[in-house]
Amino acid sequence: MARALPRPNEASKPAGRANGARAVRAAARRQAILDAALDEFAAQGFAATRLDDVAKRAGVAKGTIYLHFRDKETLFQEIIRSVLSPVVTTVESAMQVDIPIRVIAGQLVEVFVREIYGTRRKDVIRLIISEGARFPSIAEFYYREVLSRVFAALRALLARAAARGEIKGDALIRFPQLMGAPVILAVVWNGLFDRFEPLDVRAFLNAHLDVLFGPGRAA
Amino acid sequence: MARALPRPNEASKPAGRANGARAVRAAARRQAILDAALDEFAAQGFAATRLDDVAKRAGVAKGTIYLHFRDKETLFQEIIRSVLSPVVTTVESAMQVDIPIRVIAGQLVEVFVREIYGTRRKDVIRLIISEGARFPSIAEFYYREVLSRVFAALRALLARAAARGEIKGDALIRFPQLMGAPVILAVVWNGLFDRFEPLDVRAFLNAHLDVLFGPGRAA
Amino acid sequence: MARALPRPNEASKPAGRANGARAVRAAARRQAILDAALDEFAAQGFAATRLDDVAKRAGVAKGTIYLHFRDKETLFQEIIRSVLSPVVTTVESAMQVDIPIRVIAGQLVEVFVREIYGTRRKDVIRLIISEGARFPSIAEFYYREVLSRVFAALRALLARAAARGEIKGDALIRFPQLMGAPVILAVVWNGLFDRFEPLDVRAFLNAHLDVLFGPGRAA
Amino acid sequence: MARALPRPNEASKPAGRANGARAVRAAARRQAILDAALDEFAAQGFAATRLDDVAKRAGVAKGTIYLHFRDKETLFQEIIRSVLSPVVTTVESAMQVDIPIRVIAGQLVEVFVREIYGTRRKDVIRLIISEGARFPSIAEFYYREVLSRVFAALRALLARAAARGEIKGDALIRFPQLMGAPVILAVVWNGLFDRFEPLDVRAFLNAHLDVLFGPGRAA
DNA sequence: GATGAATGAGGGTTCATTCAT
DNA sequence: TATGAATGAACCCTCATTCAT
Repeated sequence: MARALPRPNEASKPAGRANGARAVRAAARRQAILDAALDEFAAQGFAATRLDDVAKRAGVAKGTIYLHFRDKETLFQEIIRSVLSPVVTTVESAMQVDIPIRVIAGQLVEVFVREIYGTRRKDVIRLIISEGARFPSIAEFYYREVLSRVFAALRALLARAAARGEIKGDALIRFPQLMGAPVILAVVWNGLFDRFEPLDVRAFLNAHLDVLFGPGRAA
Repeated sequence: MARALPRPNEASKPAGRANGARAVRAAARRQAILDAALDEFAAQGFAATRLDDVAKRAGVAKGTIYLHFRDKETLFQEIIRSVLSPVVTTVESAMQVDIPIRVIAGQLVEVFVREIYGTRRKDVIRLIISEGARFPSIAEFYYREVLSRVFAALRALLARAAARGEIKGDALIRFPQLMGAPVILAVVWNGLFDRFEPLDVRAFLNAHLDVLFGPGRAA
Repeated sequence: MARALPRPNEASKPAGRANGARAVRAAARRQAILDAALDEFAAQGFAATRLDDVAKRAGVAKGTIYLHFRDKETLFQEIIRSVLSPVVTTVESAMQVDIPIRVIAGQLVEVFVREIYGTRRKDVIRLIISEGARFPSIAEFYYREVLSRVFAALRALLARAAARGEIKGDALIRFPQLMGAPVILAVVWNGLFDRFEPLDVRAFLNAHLDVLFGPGRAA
Repeated sequence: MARALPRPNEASKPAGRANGARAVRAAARRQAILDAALDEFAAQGFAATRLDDVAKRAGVAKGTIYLHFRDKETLFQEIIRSVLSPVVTTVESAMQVDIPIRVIAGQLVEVFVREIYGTRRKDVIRLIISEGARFPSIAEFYYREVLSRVFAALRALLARAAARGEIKGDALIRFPQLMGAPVILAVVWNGLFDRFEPLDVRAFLNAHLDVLFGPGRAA
C-alpha cells in the first residue's frame, strides 16, 4: 500500500511552543489512522470495513480512533474531504495560464498521473464513485469543493481556446465533462480490469488529447 | 424504481411437463427476488443491504431467498451476471453491420440510452463499478463475458472504419476504451451529481461522437 | 428467585385458531424473557444488567430478545408497566366497599402481603424507586396509572371514613401518603436490611393500622 | 445543585507541618471530587455515572481521581460513608434529652428538613436506597453506623415515653421503624413524583407526628 | 503531584443463515 | 415448498483504568 502522499500544505496543528512533542505525536497518530482507514476503506468499502482492522493497521488500540474521530462515518468523510482538496488549487492554477489548451491539457495529464493516479488519491476518487451515493453530503461536498471549481476554470479555459480557434465544434463547450471522462474510466479500469488488461494511463490520456485537439508530439 | 426489464431470452428453468404451474410460480418468485435485490443493492450497496429488506420488497419470507440462492453473495453475483449479458449480443450485432462507424456509433448511443440508461441495467453497471473490486469473480466474469466480447467487436469495427478512412489518428485504435469513457462518466454522474447538475445523456454521448468523428446531423 | 406471578388477567395474545402452537410458544418465550429480565434488573439495576445474562437466564439467544423488545430500555419499561397494573383494580375495588376503613385497611394489608410483597411485584416497586428518577416516563406512567388512581380511591375512602367519625384529625385527609409510607419502608427495608434484622411485614403494617385507627383484633 | 454541606467535623488530613499548603490543596481537590461525584451519582446512579463527567465537574483530570480513590466503587462508598455519619450524633443527642417525645420528634423533623432534606444528604439516602442492594458493604455500613445507632437511641426514647404514658399502644415499641417510614417516603417521593404533585415535607412529617402522638400546636 | 492520551475488555445491537413447522 | 422465529457471531462504540510525560 502506498504510504505517503505528497502533501504541499503541511503545517496542520499549531503545536504551540510548550508540549509540541505531544501535539506532534497526536498529529502523527491521527495521520496514521487516516492512512490506515483509507487503505481499509479502499479495499473493503465503507460498510465492510472494520474499525478493528483500521486500528490494527494503524498500530493503535480501537478506542484511540475515537479520540480523533467521532465515529466511523466521520472518519470516512474526513478522509474524503481532506485528501482531494489540495490538488484542486494546482489544477485551477494550471488552467489559468494563457497558453494553448493543448499544452495545458498535457500538463493536466501529468498532474493527474503524478498527483492522483500515482498516489492514494486515486483510491479516494474510487471511494467517492463507490460510496458517494450513500453519503449525500460527500457527493455534495465533492461537487461544491472540487467539481464546480474545476469546471469553472475549465469553462474559462475552453472559452479562451475557442476564441483562439483551438477547438473545432461546440461539443466540448457544451459538455466539458468530455474532457474528464477518460480520467474516470482510468480510475475505474484500474480498480477492476488492470489485472486482465493493464492500461497505460498516461498514454491513454494523451491519446484522448490527440482525439480532442489533434495529435501532439510527445506521448 | 423501474420494475421491468426487456428480457429477450426468457426461458430459464425448463418447467418440466407436469406441474408447470409450480415451476412458473417458482420462476416468478425467483425473479421477484432478483428484482427486489437489485433495487436494494443499487440503493445501499452490497454490504449494507439487508436480506430482510430484499425479502420484504419481493413479498416473500426471508427463508425463501435461500431456496433460490445459496447466500447473499450468490444472489448478488446472479444479478450482476444475468442482467447485462442480454445486451451484449445486441451490441455485437450492431457493430458487425457494414456501414459507416459514425452511423453505428449513433445506433449504439440509442441502444445504450434505451436498453441500459433507461433501465435498471444502469444500476448494475454502477454496482460493478462500486463493488467489482471486492468481488474478483464478478470483475472477471464481466471482463470475460461483456468487455472482451464488446472490445473484440469494437476492434473489428474500428479496423474497418480505419480502412475506410473514417478515423484520423491511431488513438482510437490503440485505446478503444476512449469510445466508452463517456458512458462510464454518464453512469457515475447520474448516481452522484444529477441532482446538482443534470446531464442530458443522449446529447452528451452524441457530442462525444461529434468529437470523435466530426459533427453528425442529429443531436 | 420467585418464578411465577399470580396473573389474574390471562389471555394475552389472541392466538387465533390455526398456528396457536406457535403463538403460544412465542408468548411463553416472551414471558420467559420478561421473567429473566426482572430477575436481573432487580438484582443488578438497569445499567448494570447485561442482556447476555438475561438471555442466558431465559434460555434463549441474545438476538431473540430483540424479536420481542425493541431495546433494553423498552424491555425494562415493559416490565415496569405490565407487572403492577393488574393489582391496581384489586386495590381500587377493595377501597370502594362501604365498610369501616379499619377493615378495608386490614384487607389491603393482606392484598399487599399476598399480591406484592410475596411476589416479584415487590422487585418492581423497588425498581421504580431505584431507577424511576432516570426514566421520567416510568415515573410518569406509574404516577398516572397507579398512584393517582389509588390516591383517588383512597381519598374517597378517607372522606367516607371521616364522615363516619372513624378518623380523628385531618392529618390523613391532608396527607393520604401517610397510609402508604410503611409500605415503601417495608420494600426498602426488605431489599437492604432484612439480612441484619428481618421485618415481619404483615405485623408491621398492622401495627401501623393500630396507630392510625386504634388497635384492631388481629395481628 | 446544592454545593455546600454544613460540615462540622472539618480537619480531615493532618496536613503535617511543612508544606501544609500542598496538603490543603490536596484536601480541597479531594473534596471537589467527592462533591462532583455525589452530584453525578445522584443524577445517574452508580453504573451510569462516568468518571469523565465527575472529573470535568470537579475541574480535575480523570487520572487525578485515582490519586485520591482506588477506583470508582471506592469513591462511591467513600461518599456514602462520609456524608451521613455527621448527622447521626446530632440525632442521637436530640433523642437523649429528657423532654416529651412529641417535642423531640418535632425537633427531629426540623433537623431532617434542615440537615438532610435541604442538603445533598437527601441524595445520599436516595443512593443508599437505590444502590444499597448492589453494595452489601454499604448496606451493612449504613445499618451498623447509622440505623442501629439511631434505633438504639430511638428505642430508649420510646421506652421513656411509654413509661411517661405518652404513647398509647405498643405498636411503636414493637416497630420503631414506623417513626421513620414517612421520611423514606418523603425522600422517594421527592425523587419521583414532586414534579407531578409536590409534597410539603415539613407539614407532611408534622402531620405524621399528629397521628402518632395527637395534634401538636404549630407546624 | 497532575495530566489526559491510550488502552482494550465489554455490552448493546444487527443480520446472515438455519431449521422446525 | 414456504415461512419466520431463533440463533450467535460480529461490530460499533463506551468507559474504567493505566502510565508516560
